[in-house]
Amino acid sequence: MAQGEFDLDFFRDNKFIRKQCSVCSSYFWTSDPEKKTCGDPACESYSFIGNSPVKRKYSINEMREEFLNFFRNDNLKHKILDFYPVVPRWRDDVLLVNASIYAFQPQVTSGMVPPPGNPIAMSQPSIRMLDLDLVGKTGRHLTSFEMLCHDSFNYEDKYVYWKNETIEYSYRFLTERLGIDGNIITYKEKPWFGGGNAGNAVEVFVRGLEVATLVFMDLKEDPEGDITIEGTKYSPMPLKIVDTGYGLERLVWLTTGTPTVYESIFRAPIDYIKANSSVESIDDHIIQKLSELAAEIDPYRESELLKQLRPYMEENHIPMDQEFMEKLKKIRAMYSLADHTKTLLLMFSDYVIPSNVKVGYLARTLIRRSLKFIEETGFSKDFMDLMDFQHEAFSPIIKNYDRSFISNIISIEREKYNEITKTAENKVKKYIKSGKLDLADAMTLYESEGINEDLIIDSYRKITGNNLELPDNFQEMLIARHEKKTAKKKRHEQYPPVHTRPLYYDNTEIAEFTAITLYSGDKRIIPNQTAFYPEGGGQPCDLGYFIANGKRFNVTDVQKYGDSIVHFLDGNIPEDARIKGVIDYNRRRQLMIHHSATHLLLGIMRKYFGEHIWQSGVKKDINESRIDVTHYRKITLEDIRNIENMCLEAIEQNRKITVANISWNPAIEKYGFRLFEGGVPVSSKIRVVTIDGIDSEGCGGTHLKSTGEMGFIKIMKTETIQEGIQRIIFSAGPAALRYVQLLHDTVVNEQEYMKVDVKDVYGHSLEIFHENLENIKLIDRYRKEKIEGIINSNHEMAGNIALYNENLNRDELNLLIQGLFRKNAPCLIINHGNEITGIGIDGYIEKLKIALMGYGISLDEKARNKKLYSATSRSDISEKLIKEILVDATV
RNA sequence: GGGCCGGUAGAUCAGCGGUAGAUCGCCUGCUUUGCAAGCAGGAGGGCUCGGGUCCAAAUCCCGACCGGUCCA
Repeated sequence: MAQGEFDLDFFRDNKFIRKQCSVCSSYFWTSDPEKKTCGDPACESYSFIGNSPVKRKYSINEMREEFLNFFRNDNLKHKILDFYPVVPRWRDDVLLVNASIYAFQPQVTSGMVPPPGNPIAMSQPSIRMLDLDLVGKTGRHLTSFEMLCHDSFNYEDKYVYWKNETIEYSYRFLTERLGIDGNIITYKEKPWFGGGNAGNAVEVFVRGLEVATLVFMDLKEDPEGDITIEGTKYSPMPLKIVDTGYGLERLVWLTTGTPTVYESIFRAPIDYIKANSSVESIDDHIIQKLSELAAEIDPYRESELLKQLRPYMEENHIPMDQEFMEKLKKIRAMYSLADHTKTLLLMFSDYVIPSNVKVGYLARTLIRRSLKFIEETGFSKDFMDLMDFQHEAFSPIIKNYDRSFISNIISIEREKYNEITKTAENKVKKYIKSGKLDLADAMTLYESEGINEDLIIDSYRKITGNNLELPDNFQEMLIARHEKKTAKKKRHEQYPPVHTRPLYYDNTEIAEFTAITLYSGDKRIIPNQTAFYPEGGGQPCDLGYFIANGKRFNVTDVQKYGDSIVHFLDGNIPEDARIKGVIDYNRRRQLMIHHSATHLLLGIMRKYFGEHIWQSGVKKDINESRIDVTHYRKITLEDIRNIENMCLEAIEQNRKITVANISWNPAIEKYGFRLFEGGVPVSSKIRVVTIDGIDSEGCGGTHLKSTGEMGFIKIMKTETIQEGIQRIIFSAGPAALRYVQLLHDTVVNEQEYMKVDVKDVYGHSLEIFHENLENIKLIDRYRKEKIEGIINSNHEMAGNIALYNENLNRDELNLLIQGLFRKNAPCLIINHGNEITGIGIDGYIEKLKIALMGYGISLDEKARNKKLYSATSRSDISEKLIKEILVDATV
């Protein structure tokens, strides 16, 4: 980093000097002339535990208010924003909000949409699952935290504030508001990059604890750029963003000086768990020592931590025996339980549904771990009791506490988890060979059956009575097992930057229009305007034709590229041609019906099932359409009926369907993030489609004017496409009628054929089905009896070879062969006079063939192995002849 | 989105090319009887579905469907 990047007035005025850390060689700024290290715990360890530099202790809520009030005040004039959800529905590149800046990516950071205020400050709940297994162990790791931020957006024509002011604000907050001595605050320089952006940054340390990172983002990833950081090229961006992040929990911890961050922020939940479990305390000094050691060991290693703890324990004459390790394990489990349940509350507030994919998987991981920690701590209350308690402690950041939703989810998840625990032993047993369990098999158990390390070890001990050791890096080995997957690249077609005016929005009833071709390529054109709807938002494109020079060209596909709408044809039309377009309006009409019906169905299902219903995919078509929604149970026939009825009610009410173009910030304020259910628009305005009183969504599709035009909605089928996601296949309008007519025809045909009442068709066909099964069984039994009879009756012998001359069908012949197999005596069957099957007569076959050849009979071999010989001939073979030959051969 | 595992009796599973099995549960009888139980007998499956290979498929191959699980 260049020397001058942080050569700021603020540092000069406050007598800060730039130094180089004696341990890590990083540059840092301090006002303490004696200071030698940068403040990073890896360089100087914590010195705030039991020794807080802040006069009073803050709670989470107090600290949040202190920070926001500071930036709200008259001088600083930051707009205080409400926090964003932890599930980022406004973007599809990440699963969870990881930092406050996620709220503004990519729409604001790219410059397309103005920020909701400038400058702004807020406290953003964030979830980081990356260091999940360190939670509870290091004393500082959390899966969720609040990131306090004060951000400014500097445009080319509008300067707000940059480095000098940012650092000054941070300094003033820490010294004026928290009363921290300016001499113990250090600013460490550090380049920053992430999410396609980069810039300079400083990390703020107080007594070995990193309390904030101040990022000055002014670069964007650009293959043509001439600034290179860590091998990636960047170029300056016109929008320069101050992105700060203060760890709320870290600040609180700094003021309390507790042995770990957990006591400081989960005080009440921890007391509650302690009071209702078998967790016993360990001396605070030991916990403090562990936190300090863990801060220095980077990256964290459990064995190293315990090794470094040993001298301290010996000094204080405390045995590090099994009893101590058990106690420590329980305390760590308690910390983790407090952490995980809070994170789950945040997820459930946004209606995350546990599943085996995406964010649902992260939720499931937290639930399973929580259940494990409940066992380990011997926590005696119900899961929901703890959730209630946590909700009380964190109510300011929990928008929705849908207790029945959460309780349903937890009981479903607990059942699955118990199932695994119950069957684990059996599963492990399967893989144990001569008392040993291979490492590879242990991995398979983990990956395929979901049996965790502890459970594998426990089960192994129960089965064999021996101890099993799994390597420390078991998890790493699992990861190494998988090959890196190759990223697929999306190819973009290049077209000249011409603009096509869409006519389908102004008036959805336009079926004919005239236009001029602005561009002409290989069987494709871009006109100046069009009524053809291009594929998008799950709605297929319109079809139809163009007339140019009196000739007709059929439209095969319509796609949107930027502002150009490309029409693919079955012929070539030159540029600058006057053309007439005609769309297949019946098709369009049905697509519009299905599109509006999709919105209606979604709104109704949300009313029926609850707020956890989110759209996760749609596809419209002519005969049927489908919508995928997040739901944790199978949809029953009763659900279907109720939903259909509710839809019909809304259709009969003939509710208005309206479209409005609204700017981002007001739109989000008014409708929330539900707007993005169908995807995130790439434009500065959002086209909001509203079914009055039912549903509002951002949508680029063509819609009906009111619900009455749908006629009715019929759900045809529902299926689980993956855990937590249900697919509903339905039709509406004429397509729905066609479907019902098809069902009607089918049942009526069946009814006429069976000569029963329509309502008895099902029962009757079931009866027939069972009758048929009985008959099959009966025939089978007779067949067996018949074959038994043949086997047990007298038959010709050729030497030691038994001869059978029969007229059997395939099934019977097979039964005979199988029966004779069991007798294990050589035999030969002649079937229908020309098919011979021999069992155990391998040695005589060559002789048999040659002898038959002498009589002008050639064999067509079908199967031949040690056990069985099968062949057919064109002419009849008499039993007598076979017998003669075989007697000859066996002599 | 990718990988792995699985679908056989009401439940848990075995069988992994040659007539569908065990245990628990259920039914009947006996013995015993405070309960748990013991003994004898019995009912209950066409092996998720569809193709293919084979003389022969629950078993091998392919494909659907359903479930489980791990990782992005």
